[in-house]
Amino acid sequence: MESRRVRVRFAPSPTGPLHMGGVRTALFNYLFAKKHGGDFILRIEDTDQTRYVPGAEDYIIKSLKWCNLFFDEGVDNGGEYGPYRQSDRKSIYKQYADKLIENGWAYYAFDTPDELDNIRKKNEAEGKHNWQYDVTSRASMRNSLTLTAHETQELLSQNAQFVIRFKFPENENIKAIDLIRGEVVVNSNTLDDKVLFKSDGMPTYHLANVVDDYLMKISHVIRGEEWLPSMPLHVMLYRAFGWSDVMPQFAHLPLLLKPDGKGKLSKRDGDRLGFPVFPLEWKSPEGEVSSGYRESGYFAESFVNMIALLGWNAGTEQEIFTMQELIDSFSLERVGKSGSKFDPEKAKWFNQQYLRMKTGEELADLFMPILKEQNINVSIEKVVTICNLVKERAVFVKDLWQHSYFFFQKPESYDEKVVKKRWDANIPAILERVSSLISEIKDFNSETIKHSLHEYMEANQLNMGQVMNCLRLVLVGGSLGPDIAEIINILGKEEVKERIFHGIEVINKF
RNA sequence: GGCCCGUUCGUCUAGUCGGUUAGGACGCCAGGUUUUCAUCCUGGAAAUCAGGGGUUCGAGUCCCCUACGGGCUACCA
Repeated sequence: MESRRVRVRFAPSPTGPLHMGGVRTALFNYLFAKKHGGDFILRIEDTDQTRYVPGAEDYIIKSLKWCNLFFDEGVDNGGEYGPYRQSDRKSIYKQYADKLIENGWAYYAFDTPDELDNIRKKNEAEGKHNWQYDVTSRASMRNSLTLTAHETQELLSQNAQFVIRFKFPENENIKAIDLIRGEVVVNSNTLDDKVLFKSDGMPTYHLANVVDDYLMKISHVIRGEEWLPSMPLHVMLYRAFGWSDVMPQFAHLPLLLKPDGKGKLSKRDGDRLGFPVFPLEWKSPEGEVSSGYRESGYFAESFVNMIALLGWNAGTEQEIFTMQELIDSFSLERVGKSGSKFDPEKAKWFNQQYLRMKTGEELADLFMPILKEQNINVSIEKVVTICNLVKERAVFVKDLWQHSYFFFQKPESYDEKVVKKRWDANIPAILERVSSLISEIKDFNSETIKHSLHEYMEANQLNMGQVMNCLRLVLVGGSLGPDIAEIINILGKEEVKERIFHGIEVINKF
């Protein structure tokens, strides 16, 4: 069994954008496949044609690519087990449903949705909230179990609407192994006879999923915990088909929960709480826009790293992982059992760590477009220097601006609090002297500038705190920014001189 | 309601074979460095391991019960 090639699939349904919980499921599948040298497959589960959302499939593919999750086989790159879209596989499912009818594991049911609805309503009115089409109730329904063979054939030949339901055996404890939780036992009497094949000619998820996993030689099914209740059905389907010996192993991942309150994370939570739930921005066909991690300024590596640690950890204190490190250290054994609330603050911290690891060159490339937008013309070399100087202060690339704008534009105002605290009648003369001192420096760099400044202050026994802050004030407009000598070095002699004199002029009028 | 799963600092979690001052991270608070801001460093508060019973010399770790939370309960996935 263990010698079987590892083949896992991510099988989303294109009913809307994929949210971060779905991305995490895809990620864990990918990590597991790569860890074991296996295949990662994308299968689109679009058996419900009424829920099809245009653009969703494309969105899913783009999102996973952004996350650097690449498929070995799938709907967009093919493979020898295709097609990989269930609507394109429509013709193969009916024969499998028929096979189950033949061997007694399934039956035709002719009850209409309306009839079933009425029965449920009637039961509910009597306070019975648990009516289901199951081992007891099926005896009183209209199906091939209660009708004669002749009547059934008659109905079928008249093209009567029907579904095919799974026939659970009576009172059997169905055992199924979940790789994360261990053995789960459910009695068949509590399960309902799930529809396997719908009256519209399409299989339901349950049938399609099992048939496709079998046909595609899937070795492990790694999916969200919301599927745990249907694991017994799936296990029984493998048995009914006679495929138990090649049944995949199951692992149900704990859910991602809302950061506040309760319940699983949903599409609506993001913009309600001010953080993205989607990898990429999504525009619904109706025009509704939901924000994405990418557009919010998150690096793909940071996003992936963060979601990897939601429900899984390496058992070490390492928190920053490259994709390769995730692959190397991943194991289902180390996936937790309980749901995780997502913390937007920690997400920011991850991004900050990744931003810091970028080189000045990488950041400058990302920052340049933002500068262009502001109509700022500056050499890439200079931007590289500036990025290196301020990158520790930013969480997102876009933050670079608020930490460096003064390199690109003269102060438009001066912080009054600083003026009040530091400025006095002696300052203008001192700053003018500083200005000429700076213009006299021969070997102009931050070290010589710093040296020159200190020498002057000490020689004249000036109040460092006061003078330095005033110098900073006229250069950047307030009490902010990196080392003053670095600022002077980047601005250059001329610009420094201009800013000093302009500052003195304006502040003297205060 | 029924079935299933879960429960360690506010949050993510370590603790997987019973013996730990229950560790780390985010966030928070304080001090320090930085003449500024941010960073950084140091320190701190923060979990009676959901509660109660067992088993045991000894339980966060094993068993049972309860509570709470979550998922599922469609001709949706």
